[in-house]
Amino acid sequence: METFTNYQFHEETWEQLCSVTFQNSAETVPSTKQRCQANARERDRTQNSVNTAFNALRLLIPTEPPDRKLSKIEILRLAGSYITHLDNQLYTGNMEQPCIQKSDIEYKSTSLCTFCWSTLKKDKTTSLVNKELQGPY
DNA sequence: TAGGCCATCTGGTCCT
DNA sequence: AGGACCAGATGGCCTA
Repeated sequence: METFTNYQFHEETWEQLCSVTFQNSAETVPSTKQRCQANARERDRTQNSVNTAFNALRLLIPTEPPDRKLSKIEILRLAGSYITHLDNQLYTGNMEQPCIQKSDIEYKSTSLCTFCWSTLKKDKTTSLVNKELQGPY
């Protein structure tokens, strides 16, 4: 993987940079060493904490195909939409029917959420689609 | 080639 | 004081 290669390269570079600095300038040892350590911690935090969390969240979002690549911002946005989708289903109490937005019920208009829309398309159930739905929200 | 995305570095701030 | 967290800057890669 490209990023892994880059990571290895940066690690090596920093190790070399630090060792050279330590040998040549005693005054810069603490700050440079601390910076190196802070960089390593931040790298580790990003990779192990942040990215792991994104990966875990990604696994909870249904997509078609299931292994479709999502960017981080897409993961966040779709996660929010999916929560709304599940909330709507809980609100209506019917897990079999496509969910309807609470506001749709109040304002008596109809639109399908992204997840219901994709399910309908997949199932080729055209009856609801043909009822002049406004498309996914 | 421009724009989107990502990894990494960096300095600041907050917390223990 | 040192570590965790955060946001901005930067450069590389990929794709339309």
